Amino acid sequence: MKCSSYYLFFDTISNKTRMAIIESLLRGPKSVNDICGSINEEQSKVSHSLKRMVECNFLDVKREGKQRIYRLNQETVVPILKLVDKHVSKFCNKECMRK
Amino acid sequence: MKCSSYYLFFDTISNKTRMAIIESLLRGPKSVNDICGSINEEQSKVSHSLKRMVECNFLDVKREGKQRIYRLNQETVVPILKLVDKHVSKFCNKECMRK
DNA sequence: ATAACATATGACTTTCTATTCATATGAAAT
DNA sequence: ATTTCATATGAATAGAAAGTCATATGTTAT
Repeated sequence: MKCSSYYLFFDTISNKTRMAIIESLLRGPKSVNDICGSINEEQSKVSHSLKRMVECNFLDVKREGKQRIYRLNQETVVPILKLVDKHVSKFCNKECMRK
Repeated sequence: MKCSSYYLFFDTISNKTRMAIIESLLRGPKSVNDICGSINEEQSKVSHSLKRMVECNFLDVKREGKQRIYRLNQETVVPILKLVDKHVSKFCNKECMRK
């Protein structure tokens, strides 16, 4: 394993806004505005985040009229989240959850 | 899945120094000085990173004389890295690797 | 008790990164 | 062609996190 190449992956996912977007998209594909509504964040902020997540192939986009529909990469992102979930629930206590 | 709680996990792992430490510890437990040598970083920098990684249970420590031996949490961290490896090799091209 | 070695820690500074804001692009409707 | 709606983007700023340095703590040896 050449971990150095994982850096960008983790760097992209380690952000509250982007994590909220992932959480929202776990419930299904959404347009930018729908994401904004569901996580209560401003449009340009969300767009900047989305761009970065697409670059890393966390998400893909399709155009639909004026809208762009973003969808989670189910194949790899979801299984990784499940493992992290396991780690967090098994090893992380309250202090670990600060911030 | 409550992704919001994953934030600290990813935030801790998304750092070049800490990733280098993980990479080094994949090859077996090491003392602080050994880690410093293997990744060519300064001691206090490494210690600060180690502290944070222990808080998240990425690592554990045992004392051995004057030294402290750090060891990777094999149970969850290693499988996660493997999945990320899969994602990176399948979905991430060169541009994705910038920085 | 003191010295030497290994590691940890606090405070300051610097470096990054996210957010914000203003504006651009692009598609559909009139 | 112009307006409206949806989204993207560039540049500037603000904020956070990392690195640095000086020093503290703790362990072993003498």
